[in-house]
Amino acid sequence: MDFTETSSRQRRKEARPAELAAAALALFVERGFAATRLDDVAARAGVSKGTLYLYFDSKEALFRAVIEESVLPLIDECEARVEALQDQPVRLLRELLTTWWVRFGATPLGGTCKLMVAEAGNFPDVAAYFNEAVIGRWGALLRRVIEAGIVRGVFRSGSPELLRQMVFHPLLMQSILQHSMLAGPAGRPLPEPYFDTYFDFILRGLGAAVPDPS
Amino acid sequence: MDFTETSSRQRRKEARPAELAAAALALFVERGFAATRLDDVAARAGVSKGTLYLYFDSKEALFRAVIEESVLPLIDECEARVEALQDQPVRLLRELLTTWWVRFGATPLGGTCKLMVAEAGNFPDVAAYFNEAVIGRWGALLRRVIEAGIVRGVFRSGSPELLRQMVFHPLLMQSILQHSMLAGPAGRPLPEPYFDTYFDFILRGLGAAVPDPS
Amino acid sequence: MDFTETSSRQRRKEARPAELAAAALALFVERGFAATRLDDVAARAGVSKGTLYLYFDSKEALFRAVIEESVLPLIDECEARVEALQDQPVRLLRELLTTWWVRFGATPLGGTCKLMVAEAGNFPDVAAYFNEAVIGRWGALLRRVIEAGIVRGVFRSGSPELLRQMVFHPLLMQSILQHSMLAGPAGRPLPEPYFDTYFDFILRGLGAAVPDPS
Amino acid sequence: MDFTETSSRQRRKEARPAELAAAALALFVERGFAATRLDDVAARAGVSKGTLYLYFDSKEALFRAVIEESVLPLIDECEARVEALQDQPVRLLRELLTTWWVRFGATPLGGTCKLMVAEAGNFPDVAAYFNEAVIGRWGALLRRVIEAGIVRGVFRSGSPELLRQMVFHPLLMQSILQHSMLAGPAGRPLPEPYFDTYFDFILRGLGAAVPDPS
DNA sequence: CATGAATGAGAGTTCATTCAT
DNA sequence: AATGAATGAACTCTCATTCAT
Repeated sequence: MDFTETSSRQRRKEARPAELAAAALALFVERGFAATRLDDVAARAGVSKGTLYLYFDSKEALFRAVIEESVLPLIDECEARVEALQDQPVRLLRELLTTWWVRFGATPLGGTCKLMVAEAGNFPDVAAYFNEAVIGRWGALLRRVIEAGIVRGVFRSGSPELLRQMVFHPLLMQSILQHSMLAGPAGRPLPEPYFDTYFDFILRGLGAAVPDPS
Repeated sequence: MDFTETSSRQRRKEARPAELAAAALALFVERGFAATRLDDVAARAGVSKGTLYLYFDSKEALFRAVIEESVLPLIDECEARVEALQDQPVRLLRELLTTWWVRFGATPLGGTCKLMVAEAGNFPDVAAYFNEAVIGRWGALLRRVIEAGIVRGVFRSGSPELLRQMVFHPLLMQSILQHSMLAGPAGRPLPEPYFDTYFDFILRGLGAAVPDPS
Repeated sequence: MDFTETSSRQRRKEARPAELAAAALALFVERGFAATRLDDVAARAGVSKGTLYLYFDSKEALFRAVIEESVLPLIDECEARVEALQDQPVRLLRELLTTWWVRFGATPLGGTCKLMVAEAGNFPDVAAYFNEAVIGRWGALLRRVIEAGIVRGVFRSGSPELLRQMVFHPLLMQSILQHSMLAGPAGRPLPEPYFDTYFDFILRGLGAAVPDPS
Repeated sequence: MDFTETSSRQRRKEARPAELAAAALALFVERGFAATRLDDVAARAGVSKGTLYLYFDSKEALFRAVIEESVLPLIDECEARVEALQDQPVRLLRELLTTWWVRFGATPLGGTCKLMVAEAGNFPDVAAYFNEAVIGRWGALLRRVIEAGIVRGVFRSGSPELLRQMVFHPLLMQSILQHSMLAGPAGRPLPEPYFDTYFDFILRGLGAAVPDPS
């Protein structure tokens, strides 16, 4: 008998917290923390309300878990790419921003940004954590790329932090809007030429030579 | 005898709705709709809870009033400026965006943007109204300026709607952040050179000739 | 100058309590004591809410006044008739019951019966008063008539109190129903032959010789 | 193993709605709908306030349930008796009215009549339902008996509907009074010879030959 | 582990009552 | 005398949390 095998029940059991957190994320993003009922979270996850308390001590703990789970996955990978491509800032920037959008901003996980914006006032410590772990590391990454570009003379000079905001905030705003005002049943897709215009705009804004689109 | 005289009580009564809405706005922005207790709104406005119901039918009506009151003030004025300065797109753009920030984005009223982003899911009809009355008119204004710039050859060509987002979203994101994660007791001020960098960035992004800062 | 003349204002002032009580009666009967708002009473009487408190100390005082005012008017008159017609029990009974219906049971004042039935549990002392002053005196009157009839051999013998109930309760029930389930906008009128059937029934019930209707 | 066994919890759960409705009925009858607090209903039923909402959506729903539950039990049985005894109208009438009193009018359930009289103005649709389901069917039953008696020549001729009122209203009025003005801690019992006098009275009123009580 | 009936503190709302005008 | 804006206690209803099963 192989004791490393996991029964379907066990697999289920291990996956539970993530399933519950996913259900909670969707509802927290849609309605906000206070307006989300644990009944609905449980229903969406297909369990009873009491089950939630087997995995999370309280509604607030569930909220923290939702935020924390959204944090890790992407950044290590991106940091590796930055190491590898440090001499091609334009390419690197495109790649990072595209990756962020495709793998985070446009996914349910991207909803955490809207959620944290909305709940920062009620959970200052969670917001601080989010700021550090997500915004901070990710922002540092972008700043490094921009700095590298400046050093290499590819981008114009300027405050890397401010330039980072100019570069990133249109995309972040877009993600937030897609999870609030523009939220459709299936998540409205971005208009086709969005990324063309976006990269063209920020590269111009950074003073980079813009490749002729022809 | 002066028949226009108003008793202090009357003066108070006329000012009440605005006072209440201001108190509500502050708390809605800080905590969100559901997490704000009417007790606290009343306390902040210095009245009893029952008084709220003399002026607003329900918590939801108060929310609507808060949003609706934030809508009007600025736009007519801005539209007039657009008429007057149509031949100077760069100056017009700087003026509009500066005005928006100083008179709206950086004020408590600017909190409505964060608030609507957070509550759009719970109040789709209010969000639709806000979209039309605020985002829509203001967005149309910016688009017109950008189009005028393109027509005049001052700005590069492109989708006016997408360019409007590129231009406006950094500032909007900044306003939202100042009302959430960056909210300090007195509203953290923007770092000094923010606007220099911002205008430089977006004008480059629009392909405008950027005046040498030296 | 004639100091006995009363200004229209004064006349109004003296009539006020009765006007207010009439408005209150109508609403108390329609909705019950607890479900009637003083706002509505005031509105129906055409005065402001505060004015009510110039004439009545509290909602409960208003309720008591409403009941008390309905008590007096009729009974003295009826008692006089009983004295005068003591030797004609059948005629007297018809007259009393008809008078009660026309001057009380079918009028707004008759609503007090329904009202007291509904509120007896909440105002035991008022109910006791009503019982004594209205039901009691009126009941005694009817009992005397019935007793007189028995003594004269016109009615069969039996408990005068129980016979009084048999005689009076169909009419009382009718009045109560007209002020509740059967209450129409204009007060549904009794079906035409009601009184024919009614008197025929109770006189038979009392063992009186019923005149041939032909 | 007996799969039909029910845990004590389950048994409780199934009985709950009826327990709650019984508690509510008692208080509604005693105080009226508006003056009854759900706290008190819950306390009387030995549960917490929130529990009420597990079984009834609102106070109004509880009211409706109370009325609806009082409707069914008796009438089917009575209808069967009417079929069986159609040729003995006098005996049938006595039986029906006695049954109504013993099994309904004198029990807590009989309080619904007083309750509906009191609340008809506030719940016209419930009143309409009550009228149809209770008053209507029961009234039709009595009318049929009276008609049968008239056809057989046992009762004098006349409008069955009006005669039904004459016959039934003294008893109904008695029930209502026992649940309001005459309500004692244990429900005052009727005076001993009430039913003798009552049947004697209505049978005479109907023109039936009254058996010599001697 | 999982359930869901039960809880009770807390929020929105109403309305009798007060009092400055 | 009359008003009606303001109050705050009390009510209905909600929902995070608990715990017997």
